[in-house]
Amino acid sequence: METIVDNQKVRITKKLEKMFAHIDYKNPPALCPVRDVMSVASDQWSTLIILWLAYFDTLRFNKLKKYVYGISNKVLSQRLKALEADGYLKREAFPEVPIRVEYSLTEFGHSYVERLLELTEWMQKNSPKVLANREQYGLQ
Amino acid sequence: METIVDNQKVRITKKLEKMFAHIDYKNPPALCPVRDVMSVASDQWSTLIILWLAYFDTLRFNKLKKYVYGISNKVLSQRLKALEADGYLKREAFPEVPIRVEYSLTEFGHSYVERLLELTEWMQKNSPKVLANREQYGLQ
DNA sequence: CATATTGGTTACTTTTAGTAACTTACTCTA
DNA sequence: TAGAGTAAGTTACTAAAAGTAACCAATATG
Repeated sequence: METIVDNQKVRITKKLEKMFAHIDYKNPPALCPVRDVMSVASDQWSTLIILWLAYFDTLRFNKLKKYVYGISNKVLSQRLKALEADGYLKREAFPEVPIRVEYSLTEFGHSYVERLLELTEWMQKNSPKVLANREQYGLQ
Repeated sequence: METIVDNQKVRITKKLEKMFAHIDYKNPPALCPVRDVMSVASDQWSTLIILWLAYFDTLRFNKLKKYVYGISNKVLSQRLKALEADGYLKREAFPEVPIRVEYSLTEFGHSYVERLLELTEWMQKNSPKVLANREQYGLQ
């Protein structure tokens, strides 16, 4: 049992090393691609947009807005553009009247969802614990 | 081979169902715990703070600030407080002169790192692709 | 001829983030 | 003994981002 836990620790340490060992914090890169990519894909609204698109396969602007409740037209529009630009989703416009626009994930977007779900699943499972922690902290 | 891919799809669909099936978008909850928890833990700066703490085990304020380069005192201080409140890390102050304060992950924080790393690893691996996508999109 | 529709955009306000100077309390140096 | 230095922040101010609500085009319907 101990060895399994230890193995996991070693695995995590290796991943962290791969991620950080090469970084010279005295000469930090002006533009870090990972941060840049993260800021689009891991944004809160983006996360919700991507997950709902994974769930429904295809959604139109106003439907998406209903599911990702609380988002404004402006921000939804901005996020969709950014996510399209980064290759997570595609936009298809049909020249009907009124216009119909369908959004759906690309293959790349689907591959991201696999990882993203691990995280949001964890969030869902642990949110009661976090809220309890937070309340306790507030009482101090 | 096909069945493996199919199995994965089924697994993802199940996860999505578990996450979304119960949500009535016509009566969205005013406060969604998952969103709330996500907004603290998945914030960009928080992510970097947590990962550096996972890498070094213990870091003091100013060291952390150097590794999480670009962050301001104000935001670092805010994030540390929020992450402490939510139970991801603990703060230990030693009454020396000048004061010494050490930050380190809790067990809960470490359990989060496991999931978080999956995501940031993916980001690191795929950031060139994203940047390429973005450039292509810009040319259109 | 007014109204409704979809998928946005625009101008304006509020919230959040970033910048840089300041604080506290003690120690070390000149 | 005045002056500088140090760690871990805080504070006042400015810039950027997000939220709000009204508006738009082009056409169909009542």
